[in-house]
Amino acid sequence: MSGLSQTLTRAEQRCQQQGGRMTTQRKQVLALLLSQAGPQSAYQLLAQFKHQYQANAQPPTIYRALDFLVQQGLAHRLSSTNQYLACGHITCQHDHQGTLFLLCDTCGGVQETPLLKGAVSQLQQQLGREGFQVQHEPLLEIHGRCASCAVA
Amino acid sequence: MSGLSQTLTRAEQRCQQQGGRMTTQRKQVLALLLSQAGPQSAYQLLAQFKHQYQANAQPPTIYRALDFLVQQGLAHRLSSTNQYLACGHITCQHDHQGTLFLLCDTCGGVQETPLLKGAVSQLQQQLGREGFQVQHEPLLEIHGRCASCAVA
DNA sequence: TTTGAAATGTTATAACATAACAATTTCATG
DNA sequence: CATGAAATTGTTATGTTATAACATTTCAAA
Ligand SMILES: [Zn+2]
Ligand SMILES: [Zn+2]
Ligand SMILES: [Zn+2]
Ligand SMILES: [Zn+2]
Repeated sequence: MSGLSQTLTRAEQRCQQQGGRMTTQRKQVLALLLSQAGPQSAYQLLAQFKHQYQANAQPPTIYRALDFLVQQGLAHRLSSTNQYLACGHITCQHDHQGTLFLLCDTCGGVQETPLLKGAVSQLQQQLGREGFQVQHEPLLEIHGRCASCAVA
Repeated sequence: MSGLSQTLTRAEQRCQQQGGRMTTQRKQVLALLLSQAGPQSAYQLLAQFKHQYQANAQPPTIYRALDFLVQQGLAHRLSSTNQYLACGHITCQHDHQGTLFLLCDTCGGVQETPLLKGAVSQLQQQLGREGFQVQHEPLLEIHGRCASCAVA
């Protein structure tokens, strides 16, 4: 568990490697994502951004920053809930071949885990069977109930 | 490949078995879904519905019908594209344990296939490891390029 | 220091979805 | 058949998510 500033530094390094420019604004949005436990909507982020950084900010400001962060692999978009979160693997190697998001419908939390090799190869088998070519790492979202919520 | 009316009849049977009421309106929306090759947005469906069935229909009409059809397992919602399509397995047994949607980013088409046992069990392993309990069949959406588009 | 690409600011609007309440239909029961 | 509760549909309004379009500023390379 690295601290926030360490993570931001690491994120900046990743951007440089990938030819992305980590501006102040983008870093602020990433910091907002990192400072929250769970995933957030773009408009929730906008509200926080206005409160903490720039009172007159507009939606495009947030959406542009999020698009950039997603492109750089520093954040993810959850399409099943229209939410965004910081990648849970900014400070580790993150060289997996797909990501599995476990979305708890009870508490709203998300667990991000790399897709295990076995699952990847099974899915690849299915894709090959259909002649389907994947361009980006698949992001799979599964809804259910997390371990904490299952206890209660 | 069953005909449209056969499929609608089968859908009606499924509703009865499951305690759902297949009304005229709902059948009309399902017919629209079935008459199209690819997935469609709710507002595209609304436009067609207005044109073919009821000129003054409003969004809730379509969304309610879609909600019903999805509940009954006769249609699916693609959360990554905000689109809807008829289930490709209305006339077959459809007792699979999950569905994989292959979304072609080039032509916009979708291939719906049951998740193979191997993939299901690999995913279950990962879920178990996290103590995560799934409530409904997972619907997985993977983007890429379909076989037809790969040729061109 | 020019200069052009990238980023940001700003206004407006498009696209997706649901809340709330009224009216109607359905259907089991008396 | 009468009738009332539940489900469906009609209708208006609004909430939520996302982007188009164009002006302005920033920034790094030539
Ligand atoms: Zn990640
Ligand atoms: Zn939970
Ligand atoms: Zn299906
Ligand atoms: Zn295609």
